[in-house]
Amino acid sequence: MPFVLLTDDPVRRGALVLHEVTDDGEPGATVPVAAADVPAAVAERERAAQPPRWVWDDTSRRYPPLLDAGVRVERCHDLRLCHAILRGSVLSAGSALALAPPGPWDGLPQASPRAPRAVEVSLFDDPRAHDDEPLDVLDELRRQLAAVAGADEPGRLRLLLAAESTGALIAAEMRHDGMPWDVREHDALLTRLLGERPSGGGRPARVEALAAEVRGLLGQPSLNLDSQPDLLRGLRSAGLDVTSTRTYEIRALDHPVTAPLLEYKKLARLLSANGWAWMDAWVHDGRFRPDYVPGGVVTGRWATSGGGALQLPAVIRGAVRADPGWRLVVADAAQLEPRVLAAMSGDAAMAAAGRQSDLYRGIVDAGIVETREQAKYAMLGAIYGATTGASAVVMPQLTRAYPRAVGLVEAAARAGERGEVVSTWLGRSSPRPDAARQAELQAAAAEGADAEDVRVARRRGRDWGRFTRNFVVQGTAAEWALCWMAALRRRLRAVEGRPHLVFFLHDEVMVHSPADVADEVAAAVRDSAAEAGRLLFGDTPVDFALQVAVVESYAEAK
DNA sequence: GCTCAGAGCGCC
DNA sequence: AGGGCGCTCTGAGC
Repeated sequence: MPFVLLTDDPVRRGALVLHEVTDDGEPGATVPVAAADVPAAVAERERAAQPPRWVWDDTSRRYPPLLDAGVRVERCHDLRLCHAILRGSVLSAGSALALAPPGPWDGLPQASPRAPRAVEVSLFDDPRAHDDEPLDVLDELRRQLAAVAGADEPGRLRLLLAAESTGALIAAEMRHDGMPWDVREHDALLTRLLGERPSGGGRPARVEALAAEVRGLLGQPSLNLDSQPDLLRGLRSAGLDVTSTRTYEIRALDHPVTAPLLEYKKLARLLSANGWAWMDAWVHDGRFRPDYVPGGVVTGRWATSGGGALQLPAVIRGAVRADPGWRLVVADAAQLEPRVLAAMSGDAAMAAAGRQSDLYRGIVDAGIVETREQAKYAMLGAIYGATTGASAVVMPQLTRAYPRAVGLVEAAARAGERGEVVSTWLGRSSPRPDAARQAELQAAAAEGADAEDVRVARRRGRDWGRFTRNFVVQGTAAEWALCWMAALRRRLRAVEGRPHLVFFLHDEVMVHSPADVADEVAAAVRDSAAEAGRLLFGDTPVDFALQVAVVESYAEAK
């Protein structure tokens, strides 16, 4: 599959160049294109029997203008994202790319997001071109191809880079299409919970009434409940024994102020985080368009920047509504991280527990623990590194039943405690501990040092071990999810009526689909999950079970 | 006026 | 509990 590079024209400012490159990185024809003609040129090549893999510096800058022009591409190679993976991966550690000193491709942030409905400027205009040297795209592609070819397991890295790049395409497409959002429903919901939207600057009646009630019960009529220091002082001067204003401390109080204060905190948060101001800022023309940041988390999970799309509180999900005649196909992977752990460790017993749709139930049925709650806490403890409480109590049983799975995360934790790097299934590696932490990790292992210092250092070492323990599972789960979504995107192209992805949340996807093909979409979602399992793990006995719902409102799912 | 960190809480 | 995040608010410091 040939590459076509899309780069800025080094001579003509504002123009671009399409540059054909063979699979081996050998340069071919170079075609200059005026910026306005780029979408047509791209679309023409996409119509070929074998569309190219587009290579560009940054999908978040190159792809939105194409989408605005109605052009979609099948595949790409995002040099910025792939560079970050290859720089860090232990699989490509010996490559020239990894060994080079930091260069212009290191530490590149995603292109700055556009405000929703902002005036369009030319996004082909590279801001860096005006001060720094333009990025050498062909040179970087060849370094990356060489790093993959010379890697220990090139197949894993190839899959990871393809999945990461497709994720970048999907992120841009989801922002372009937007999540269907019913502002009338949202407004009704806010009004019901908070009171009428105030016309001026004030706050809705119900929130103000609760604040007044709390102030009255504390006997402090001018207390500012939104100031944590003030609230803490206010509670203490009313004779309440709290050390913070956290919900769980307030809930434990036996005082009439507890109920209204908890309600106030809940509603005040809803108002500030997802109230009318949020709606005005982020929802336009019936669509919520957050800025997704693929690869924004060290483990490979996505982040968001603005809009808070990954933290949509359950209470406002009723505002996510399909268009008339359309449906939302909402699917989430059931107990994804335990299943991923079973697959990557080759733990057949744990895979067997996951044969049914509820893996935790499977652990109970296998007689390992007595209740589903115990099974869940034990699994979370294994993956997150719990050391105390109910989780730690049932860990020994889990370790006996699933030695390979538990052994894998334990090994990752020990490696982290020694300051070593760990990697996901496809080869995304954990960050190296910084110098200060590295020193601590060494101090923890030192003999004859001051006992207190060693104790502190060991505790910090265990903290890092919990991070690396979780990294391998969370990061591999993120890889599975990317492959799932990429497979789904490809299958959706074959369905009539243009069903399209509108939301992704770590282990959950949402497709906006014409009602008459929603069942077909649901089948595609399931087939894609199975495909993702095969892509990563080959012939694994692990089932990647899904919960799939076809609904009109997000609130109906789950 | 701006930036920054911490607290707190939303999500997985 | 325990891992990973982002957002809003406040208050401190410049």
